[in-house]
Amino acid sequence: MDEAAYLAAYDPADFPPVAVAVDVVPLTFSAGALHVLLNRRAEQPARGRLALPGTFVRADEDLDAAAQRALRDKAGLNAPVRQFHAFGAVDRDPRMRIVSIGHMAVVDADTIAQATAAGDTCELLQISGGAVRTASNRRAALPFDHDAVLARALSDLRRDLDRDDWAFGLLPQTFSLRELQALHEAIRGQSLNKPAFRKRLIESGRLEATGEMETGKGFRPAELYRPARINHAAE
Amino acid sequence: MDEAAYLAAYDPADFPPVAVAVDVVPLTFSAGALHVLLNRRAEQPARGRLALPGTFVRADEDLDAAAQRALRDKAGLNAPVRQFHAFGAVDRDPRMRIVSIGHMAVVDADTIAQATAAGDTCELLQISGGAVRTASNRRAALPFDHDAVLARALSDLRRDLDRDDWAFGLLPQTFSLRELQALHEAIRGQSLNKPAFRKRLIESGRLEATGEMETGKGFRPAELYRPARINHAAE
DNA sequence: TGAATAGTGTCTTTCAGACAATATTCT
DNA sequence: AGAATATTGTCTGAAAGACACTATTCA
Repeated sequence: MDEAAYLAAYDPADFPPVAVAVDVVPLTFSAGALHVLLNRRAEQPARGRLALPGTFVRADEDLDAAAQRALRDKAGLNAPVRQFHAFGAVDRDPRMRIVSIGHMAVVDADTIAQATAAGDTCELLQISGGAVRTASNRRAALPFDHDAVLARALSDLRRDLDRDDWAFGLLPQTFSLRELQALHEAIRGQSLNKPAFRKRLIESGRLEATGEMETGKGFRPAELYRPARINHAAE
Repeated sequence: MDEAAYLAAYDPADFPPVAVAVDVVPLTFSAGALHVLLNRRAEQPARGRLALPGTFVRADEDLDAAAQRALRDKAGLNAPVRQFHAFGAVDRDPRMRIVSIGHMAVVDADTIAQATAAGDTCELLQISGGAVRTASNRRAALPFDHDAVLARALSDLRRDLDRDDWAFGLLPQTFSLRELQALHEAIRGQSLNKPAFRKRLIESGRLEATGEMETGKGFRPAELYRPARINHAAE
């Protein structure tokens, strides 16, 4: 049997009973801390609990597209997404075997504030010490394996912090070096040296000065920067 | 409907028609270069061509277990595996929609030589310049999206080279610093400074001197090292 | 003027690269 | 002895941390 004949006779019903989903970790940075946007589940299982937005992957849809659709449908948000890990433990979902491809989404605080204001099914929770905190700073547990998914997202975000420009998405389009340093400190969980941080980031070529200044603060305004347009990966 | 009732009524036949597979990139290091073990496909599609070993994931099997089973069944090899990326483009397989979770496997050269000698369905091909080379050093193209899978495996291997001990698996249980340096140079694609490399690796605490010496070479024997048993991640 | 932060200069420490000198084994 | 590589020492330059000093804005 040649390949064409084989494919004509191939029956997709023979595929194994494993479903594919995506879960999205929508992150943002505000008030000096990372935050994650959680969705209150409308359906069983875990109905009424806060969880990461997710959805099943459609047959004609790429993984990233499914993640963006989940984000749009459950949080009314359009944001760039990036896959970081696949979660496939046999018992991770009570319904059936579901392999979920974990995606991160990065959003600036203003955009995410609009999304949370628009509907009441989403809540923005602070992340502290690698775990989600409620308003009273109590550790909140997520359903399914979503605590592990979030932890892995944060770990991979930290790993790639100095390797690419992905984390810039957590800030507004322009930002001061103080804000950028606060972001790096929140992600890495340690304070950084100011002159060294400034020199390193500016000389990395990943930033571009806008010439504009901060405004409205009660002290000397800082210059605003944006991610450099040029891709330095080609060097 | 409460959660228990919902789960009782849940019909797994409703899951979307997307299949889950694993593809394995079995890597080793010999003769100063990385090599990948490829499997000559016994079935359609791409029958007779060399491809990465892979298999569908069973409903009661974790992702890593599926990758190890593929390696065992198609290459007669037991080796540690590590997931690195999920590949899910809609048209990546001509049969149907298949999302494949890419896994790396690391094997030392002696073990992999036994596996290739045992059967004739596998071939060990050299990797050079990020692509597979035949014996005559010509660039060989792999079926499906396996060229992209391999490229991503190499890229992630390089990224994690100084972050964890995973790449030690590409060497025998004990090895000289010269062999380790050659491995790092092959993975990074650039030559390294010898004294700096030695100092950095020894002082990293990731290595343990065995006190044993190399033998059988026509020159001064080097001390043999092994990966340190202690996990330094807890510091 | 004072508070608060921006931005910079300098000193020190750490670490990698360059280069070379000495040590050890086998033929 | 000679070949080949192991191992170590020293010098140099680059980068980061510590600390402090000057600059700028608003109240």
